[in-house]
Amino acid sequence: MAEYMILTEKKSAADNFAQALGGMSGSFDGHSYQIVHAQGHLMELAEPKDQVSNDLKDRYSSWEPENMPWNLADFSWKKEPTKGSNIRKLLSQIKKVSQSSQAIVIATDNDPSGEGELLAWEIINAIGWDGKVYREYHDDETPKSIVKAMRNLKDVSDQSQDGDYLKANVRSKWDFASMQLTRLATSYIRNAGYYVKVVNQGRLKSVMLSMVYQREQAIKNYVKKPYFEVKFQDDQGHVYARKVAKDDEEQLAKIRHSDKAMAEQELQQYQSPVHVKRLKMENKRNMPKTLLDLAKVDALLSKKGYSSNQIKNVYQQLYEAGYVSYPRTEDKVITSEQFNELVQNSKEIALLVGVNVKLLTHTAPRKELVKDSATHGANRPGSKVPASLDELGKALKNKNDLQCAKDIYCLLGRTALAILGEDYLYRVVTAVIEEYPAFGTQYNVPANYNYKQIYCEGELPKAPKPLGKQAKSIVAEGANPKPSKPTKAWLFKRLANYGKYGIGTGATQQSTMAELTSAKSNSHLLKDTKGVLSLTETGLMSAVIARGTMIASPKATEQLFRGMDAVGAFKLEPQKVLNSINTVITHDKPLLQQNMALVEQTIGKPEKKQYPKRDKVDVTYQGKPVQINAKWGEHTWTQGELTELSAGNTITFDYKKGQITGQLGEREYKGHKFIAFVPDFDKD
DNA sequence: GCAAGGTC
Repeated sequence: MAEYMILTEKKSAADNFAQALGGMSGSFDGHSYQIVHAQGHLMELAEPKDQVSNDLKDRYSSWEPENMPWNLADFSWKKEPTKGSNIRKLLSQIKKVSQSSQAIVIATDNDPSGEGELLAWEIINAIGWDGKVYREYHDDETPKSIVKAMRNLKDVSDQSQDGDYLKANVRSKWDFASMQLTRLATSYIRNAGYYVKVVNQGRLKSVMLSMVYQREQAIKNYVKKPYFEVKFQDDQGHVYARKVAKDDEEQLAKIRHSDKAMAEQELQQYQSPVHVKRLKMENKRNMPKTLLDLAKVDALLSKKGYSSNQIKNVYQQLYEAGYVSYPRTEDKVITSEQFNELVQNSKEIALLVGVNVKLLTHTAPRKELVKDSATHGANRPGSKVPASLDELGKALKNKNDLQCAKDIYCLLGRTALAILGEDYLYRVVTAVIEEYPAFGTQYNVPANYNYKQIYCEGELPKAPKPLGKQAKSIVAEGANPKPSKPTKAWLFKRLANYGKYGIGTGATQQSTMAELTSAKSNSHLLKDTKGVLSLTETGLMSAVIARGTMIASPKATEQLFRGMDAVGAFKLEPQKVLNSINTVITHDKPLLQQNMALVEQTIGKPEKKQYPKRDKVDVTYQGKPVQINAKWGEHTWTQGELTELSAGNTITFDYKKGQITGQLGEREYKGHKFIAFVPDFDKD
């Protein structure tokens, strides 16, 4: 009979605990122990109909609006093992080990949301344990931290007094109850005659869609408002303007003329040419802040055309093989042990990812990047360094993922090594027009790129020309800026920075993005074109029907999380926080119904469109005769092109203002596969 | 079929 059964969140954590304590079982500080591990959540809430009494099953199976809002008092909040091959086996193993233990130690990940406590208690309740339960709080998974945490156990045997569990538990019920909004939106849209799979709504999904929708609308409604402003330009091209805060409408109105003639009139007030006067030249430095979270990795690699799904899967496989660190970390920094490992491996990694080892001179940890506490540490190369980039292929199920794996490794390698580079040094030059000192300019001159030569997002900053001596007055034309297209990077950043809490963790954002952008998913609501997002038709319906709702507002998460904080501190009953979802449903249901008018306005009436039959021509694809459309857009295939395509060759033809290159390939539309001309810009 | 949160 061991004194403790130590329950970790996942296998890798169990391995680290074993390392720290001297084996998967044994004795530590005079306490005997056995280590077991979960695999994330092993339990999840049962389907709504399986949580209510028999007479209510029909009502809670239904997606029809008349059956909502739900009465949450009808729910038993029963949990079931998650679907997965080895879940039940894991549970019974844990149960068996617990039966030969005197107490359970919760050793799951220690993060402020309480998710670790929740998944531990789900298991403890599922195995029917009612003995002693302790919690340990490790800052990271180094032996030192684990040993220290295991010497400071807290008795949490009464789960109703474990604030971290209570808050995470109410979060999970709240989110579960929010699925009513998906049922409502789906039913309203289907009942109106549109064909859709599911019109998803949720406090993360709805916000993501709403943000993309609003940006698409802003681009559509953008009206260019040109203005004309008097500035000076020197003989080297530097422009001197009056400095006004972006939101100071009054001052802006004074210097920006909507009428060009007015600006030209103002121009007459100034003598020209005039003289340039350099005010100062300051030396400045920036230190590397390059470690990435998963969302950022996704956003950066999207530009190369990889899907969120591919990045998620390939990254996971590299992690399981030890080539990269734990993907779903929330850490933005690393510990000194993790830093030392990076320093030790730095030369090998540098050779692999093409970094000059002479740049890796900053081997003293910077206090902003290397801290005492970081469970997994920020994303970086793993402990195992491959002998070559091709070796990464050994970790992959699908060899077609090799280039993606190499790109992930190189990005992680470069961003991690950059923290071993010296600060970027540059000079800030400030100058004004001597005769009119209100007109000024400022620019940076790189002095030493240092860490930026190891990793730099985008292009290295270039040195502008030196200041000129003389400047002439000009009328410069400008305009209100057009909103840029919604990208993954833009969306992730907005989600992370919203309010006090942000919305979703980096890992959840990334996996939700993978779900929403995957054509195979039931929730294919976003299209991803090299990181640029657009709404699919269902995505557009989902965003439009949710206009003005609470679920599509980031405030829903903010309120929920504020409530969770209060629950964790025993200042608020969990029931009160859970009830707030009723307010959301009651508020949003009539809005969803009203917004159907907007859906019809946006999408058009749900009529079955009659597509004109298209002319077909015969070609050969991989030796088999097939038919393709006789036209591609407005281009009709010539006999020569058809011969080339049939031979499996790539062809190029003029189209509108440019050229199109491509060949025959497989395409899929609404589950139906066929052969068609595939332009190179469309290839996966 | 649905959420969001873990995990592989």
